[in-house]
Amino acid sequence: MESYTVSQDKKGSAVILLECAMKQVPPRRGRRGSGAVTLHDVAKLAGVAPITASRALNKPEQVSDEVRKKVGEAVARIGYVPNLLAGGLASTRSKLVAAVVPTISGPVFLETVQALTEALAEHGYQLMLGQAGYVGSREDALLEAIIGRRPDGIVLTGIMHSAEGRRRLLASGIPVVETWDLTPTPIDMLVGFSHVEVGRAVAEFLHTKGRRRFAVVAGDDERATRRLGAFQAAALGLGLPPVRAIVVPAPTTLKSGRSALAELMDGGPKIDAVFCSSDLLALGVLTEAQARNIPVPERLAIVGFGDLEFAADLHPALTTVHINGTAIGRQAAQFIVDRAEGHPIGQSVIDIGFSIVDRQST
Amino acid sequence: MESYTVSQDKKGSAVILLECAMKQVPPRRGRRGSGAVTLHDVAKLAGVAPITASRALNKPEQVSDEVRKKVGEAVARIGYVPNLLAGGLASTRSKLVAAVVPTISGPVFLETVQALTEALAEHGYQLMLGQAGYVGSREDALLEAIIGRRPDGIVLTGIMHSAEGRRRLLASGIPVVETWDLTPTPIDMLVGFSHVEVGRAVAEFLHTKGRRRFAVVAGDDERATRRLGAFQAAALGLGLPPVRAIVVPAPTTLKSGRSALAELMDGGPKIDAVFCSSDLLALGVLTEAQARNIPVPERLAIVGFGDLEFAADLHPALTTVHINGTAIGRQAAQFIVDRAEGHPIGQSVIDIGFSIVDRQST
DNA sequence: AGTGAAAATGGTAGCGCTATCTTTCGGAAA
DNA sequence: TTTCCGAAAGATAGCGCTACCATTTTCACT
Repeated sequence: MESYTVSQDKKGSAVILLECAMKQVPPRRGRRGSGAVTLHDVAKLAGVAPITASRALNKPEQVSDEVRKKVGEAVARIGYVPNLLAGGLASTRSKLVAAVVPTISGPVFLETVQALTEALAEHGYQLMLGQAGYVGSREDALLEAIIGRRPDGIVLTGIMHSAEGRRRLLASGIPVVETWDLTPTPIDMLVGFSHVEVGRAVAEFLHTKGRRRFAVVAGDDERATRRLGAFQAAALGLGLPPVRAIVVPAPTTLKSGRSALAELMDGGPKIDAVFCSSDLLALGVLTEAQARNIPVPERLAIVGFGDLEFAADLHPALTTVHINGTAIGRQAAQFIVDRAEGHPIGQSVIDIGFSIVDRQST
Repeated sequence: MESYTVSQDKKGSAVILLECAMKQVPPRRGRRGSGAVTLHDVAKLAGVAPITASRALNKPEQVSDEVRKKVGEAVARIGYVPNLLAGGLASTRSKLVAAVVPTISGPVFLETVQALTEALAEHGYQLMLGQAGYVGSREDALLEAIIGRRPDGIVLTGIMHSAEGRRRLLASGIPVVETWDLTPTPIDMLVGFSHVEVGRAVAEFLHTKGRRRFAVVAGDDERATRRLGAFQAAALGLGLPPVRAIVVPAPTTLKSGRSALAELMDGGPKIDAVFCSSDLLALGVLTEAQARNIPVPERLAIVGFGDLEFAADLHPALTTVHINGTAIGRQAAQFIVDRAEGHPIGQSVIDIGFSIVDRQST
């Protein structure tokens, strides 16, 4: 009796849905369900089994032209949109990828996130964005929210994760791509570059340009600190005087760049070159220099980091470290898609490198 | 043979996970499933029925202290992370919210997206990000991907949607919040401001400041165009000469700001004020002015739009239109959460207003 | 025509969770 | 003591989809 009633319900509701699609009001008396059009409705309308309709949509090469056509028409007719939650649950492939950044407001990673979004979209994946905050406070809750959705991959960008976080990621079995860094012990896959190399290269670059008294303005995040350290060490190695460093809170801003240069000029040893940990900071330094009538590059050379879109068009154009953020994003997407589709991955750690773009500010 | 090998593999991997949890082999002979820890495992360990474990986690006030404690311990012990896909499917509440922006690279909406992410996270919702592109090309595919995930809400930011898109959104029954604009016929809920008012207010503001010969540099997106039109109309209404307009492609950049001012200076009538459709554009205009030794604000007044974080610290500090992007994001989140939780919504259209921040560039 | 393999389709059984209903049980009201 | 009520716990039945296996159809080749 019970099961009879239920099967009646089902039948009834299917009928109602179809009526709705064509003409009449759905009195939906059942309690569960969203009331939306389902694959069953499509199958019924197309006159095939649900599983066949599923195949027609997801593996079109496995069905006949006729079925494909009928199903396509049915879909268009009743406006069917597959429920990806259900599909993900059944197939354990959610077609979702999570990206974690410290904060979306820092423009540095935007290019990467954008490339990631686009590259993933091409393969039918969607990006879910999480902000960890530079302080790593909510990291735990965030990880829970992410892993709970069973994404097909996780892209970590510009964040340092706790040991506990690493463990949870590992335990989840979800493919992970770390980006924007080259760590000695990657969780899984990695595409980045060496911050130590950057620091060193910039020091040598400025030295080659004839500069001798360096300063650094850097955000207090882990990577900037690493660049800073390498820069200082390299300067020392070149026989230069100790490099004065101003550390400002991340995320970096034009404002902190201005006040950093002010601090640098208002006391302490003279300097002739500043390496900034972001282009925004560099713009701040440049602005302050202009406000103080310090000619750039004559009396002060400025090097930024990131090569944001505006860097080339400043006056003077900003010399900066260029990171191909788009390539990072695309490669990260590639890693995850390959892994999800079961393709073999050649190299799981990629050094994308960097370049110093020599413009007018040095 | 093939399938035997596969199921062997799976068995192996499941063994590892559970051994890690306690000790013994779960004979998992089936082929499906992710092999992850499920609510059943928690329930078994805690010695209660699965449904009780579910309640202990989601409606803790409905179970006894004892059960809550046992379940909590079991969760911690085996590292259970709820599968939100399954939960969403069963409850038709996905705890996911989708946000659509033209492109993440335009810094204008970042503040809104950030506020949205944070406000939603506080209520246990996660943000899914989609980029529609300024051209509205992939809008259809994007909508499909979004609706398919049955989010609890959709936030549209800075995009103009096709009639077809509107229809699909409406048909999906998902709560929609449009932002950054005041449209006469909102799809559902809305939090924004009037671009027409902005254009008018800036024209009046510049007029009050004694400026008489205006120009506009604007991106070619719909809203900037609306501000432009209102600005021109208001200038005309004030008895001023026709306003020359340079339209540049969106997303706007410092570079197009520079070349726009160059174009303005290299021919045509003299001007004494420029209204730019973004702060980045304004920075470009300012940069070009400096490169040409045009004193700002003495000979040229510049007004931006957006009040990005750097605007206040430029030299000269930029006069600009401030939009409280954070408030927009928070209000949008509030709308969606209220709707999802079934709370009544008072006002479904909110004008957040704007203000002109009078700084040194005018 | 006969055979087997591949192609096309369908049936069944869940994926992991929660809405709904039912049962159990302690204790306040009668 | 009996009755009743609400709180706590459990049983049942899917949510909408796809993996896996079974069946049917097609067709190249003997």
